[in-house]
Amino acid sequence: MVRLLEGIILSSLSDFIEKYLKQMLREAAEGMIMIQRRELAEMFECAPSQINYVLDTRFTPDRGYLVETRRGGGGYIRIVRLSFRPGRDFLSVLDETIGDEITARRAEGLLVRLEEESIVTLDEYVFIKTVLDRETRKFPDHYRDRVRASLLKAMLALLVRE
Amino acid sequence: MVRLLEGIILSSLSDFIEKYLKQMLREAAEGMIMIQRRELAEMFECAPSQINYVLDTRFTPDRGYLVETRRGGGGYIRIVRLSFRPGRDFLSVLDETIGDEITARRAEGLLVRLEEESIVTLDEYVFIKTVLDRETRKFPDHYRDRVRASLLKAMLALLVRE
DNA sequence: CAATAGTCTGACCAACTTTGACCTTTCGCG
DNA sequence: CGCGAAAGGTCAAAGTTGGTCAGACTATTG
Repeated sequence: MVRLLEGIILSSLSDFIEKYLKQMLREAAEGMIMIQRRELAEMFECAPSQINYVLDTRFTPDRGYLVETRRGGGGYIRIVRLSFRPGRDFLSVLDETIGDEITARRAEGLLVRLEEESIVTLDEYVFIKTVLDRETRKFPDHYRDRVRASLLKAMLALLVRE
Repeated sequence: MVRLLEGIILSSLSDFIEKYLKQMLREAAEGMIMIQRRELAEMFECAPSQINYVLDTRFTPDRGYLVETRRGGGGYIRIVRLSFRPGRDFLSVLDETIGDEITARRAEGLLVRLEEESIVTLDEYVFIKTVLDRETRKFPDHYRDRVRASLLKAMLALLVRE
C-alpha cells in the first residue's frame, strides 16, 4: 500500500483488478462477464498469472462467484455472480452449524429439529436421511463425516433457497 | 477470439459451427438434420476435418446427440437430437448415467444438456456447478470424482422429484 | 525487527482449435 | 467386375489460449 499526497491511497494491483471486474459485473445485465486473461493482463500491465491470483483469492465460490474458463483459440474466463449470495442469513448459520464434518448422530439431530420447525417437510426429512445413508456408505470411515457434511449442506441449500 | 466494438466477443469458429447446427436442429421438425461435410466446410471456409472436430467435441452422446454418416457419392452426415425423459424412471436413468464416479467434464456436459432440455433452470445449473466446485475441492484428487457423483445425484434427485 | 501473510512474476505445463496430408468407403460407369 | 470420382475419416503438428507453482518481493503484525 502506498500513500500519496493527502490521504490518497493506492491499494495493491490485485485490489484494482478486483474492483475493475466487480464494476464490470455490476454493469453486466446477466450478472456475468466474459474476459480474456491475456487481454486483462495487458490492460493492467502485469503477468497473466496475476489474473489467476486475483480470481483464486477474490472470486471464490465461498464469496459467491463461479469462475469457468476455457483454453485454446476462443479461450475465455467467465465470472458469474451468484444470485444466491452467502450472507448472514439462515443458510450461513446452517453452514456454520454443519461445518466441514458432521457425524450421523449430529446430522440426525439437526434434521429432526429442522423438521419440527417445519423448515423441511417430513418427506424431505426422510429423503435426505436416505440419501445421506446411501451415499455416505460408499466412502471409507474417515471420510464419511466430511462427505455427509457436503451432501447435507448441498441439499439443504437447495431446499432453503430464496 | 476477436473483440469487436464494445465488449462483444466472437468465439471460435467451432463455436459458430456448433451454434449454426443447433439452430438448424431447433428448426427441424423431426429433431434431426442431414448435411454434407464438404458443403458446410465451404460455407464456413474451413478445412472439412474441422467439421469432424465440431461433431466429436460438441455433438457427443453425453450431450444428447447421435451422429450417423455415410461416405461416397450421396454421402451425408445426419445429426439426431436424443430426448432425455421418455419414461417415468427418469431418475434411475440419471443415476446410471452418473454412476459412482463422474469427472468434472462429464458433469458439465450432463448439466448443459439438462439445462438445454429445461429439466433444470439456468439458476439451478449455476447453483449446482458452484456447489460441486466448492465441495469437491475439499477432498483429495482421488476422491473428487466420487464425491462429485454423490453430490450431483443428491441434488438432481431433489430437483427432479415430484 | 523478526515472523508471518499477502502479492507478483516467469518458466514450464495442459487444454482447445485449426489445418493439411493421407486413408477408407461408396457409387456410377464402362 | 474394375476403376475412378466423390464423398467422409484419421491423425499429428502447429497455433492459441489459460493453469500451476516455486520463489522473490512487499506489507502487516506481534
